[in-house]
Amino acid sequence: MARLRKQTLDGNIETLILAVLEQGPSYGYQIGRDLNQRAGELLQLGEGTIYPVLHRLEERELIAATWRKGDTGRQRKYYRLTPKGRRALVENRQQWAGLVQVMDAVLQPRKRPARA
Amino acid sequence: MARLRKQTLDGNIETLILAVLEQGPSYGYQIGRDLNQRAGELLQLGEGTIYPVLHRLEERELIAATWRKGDTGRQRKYYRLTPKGRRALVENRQQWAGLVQVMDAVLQPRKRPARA
DNA sequence: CATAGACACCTTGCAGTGAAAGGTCTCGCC
DNA sequence: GGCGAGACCTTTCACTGCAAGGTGTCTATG
Repeated sequence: MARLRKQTLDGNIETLILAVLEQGPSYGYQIGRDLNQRAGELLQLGEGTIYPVLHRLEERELIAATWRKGDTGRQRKYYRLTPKGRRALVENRQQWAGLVQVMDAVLQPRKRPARA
Repeated sequence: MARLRKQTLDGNIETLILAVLEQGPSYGYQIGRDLNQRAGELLQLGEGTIYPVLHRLEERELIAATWRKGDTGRQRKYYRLTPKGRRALVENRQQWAGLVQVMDAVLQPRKRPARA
């Protein structure tokens, strides 16, 4: 399977990142690693994709950041979900469920049900 | 459930339209009706969304058009899938399957499987 | 006949998004 | 000292969905 195209991904990266942060604070570089690993070959997000998304989420106050020193001694910018972010994640999950429903309904047209 | 947002939909409308045309030729206005009906309240595409997509698909030669008179006597622009369009639909279905896989993997983190 | 409304097509402009490309700094190691 | 990896960042670009606004035709109604 080929890599996922931008248009296929569009709008869902935000949800993916929020979902990662749901499991605990993390920082940009690590979030990228996490996602790319969990997605196997399907997803290979670069940093040029991750960071702008993080900044947008921060600006919208769905996540908040704290500078902290990591294990390696280097400074890291740890992000965590805000209450607003949790609510957004709930909403995004619903949106995703809705999209799945619609796509299923159209992509697998099980012998259209004899229009009354 | 609220209506699907643009960002949630992004990139998938093309696939939806191709899938509709897979079941036989149709025209813009009707395609919109079809999709909106099948999606229930989740999707309410306006014509300003449908037509531009059709034009892009036509330009990329995934669909082809023919003017014809419909039942109502009015002129309609009937679109049909081209061979190239069928191949694109196959690809798009795979892309969709991939996205579902990734989203599932991240959204439902079933007690991450004890990293070897 | 005139008007309304559904059918059916179209275009322009905007905001948001993912991604590539390019750049900086620090730490640990050779 | 220099190099690679970790970790951050920005600018620029193409694309997409959609609202808004516009045209014309057919049928039905008053």
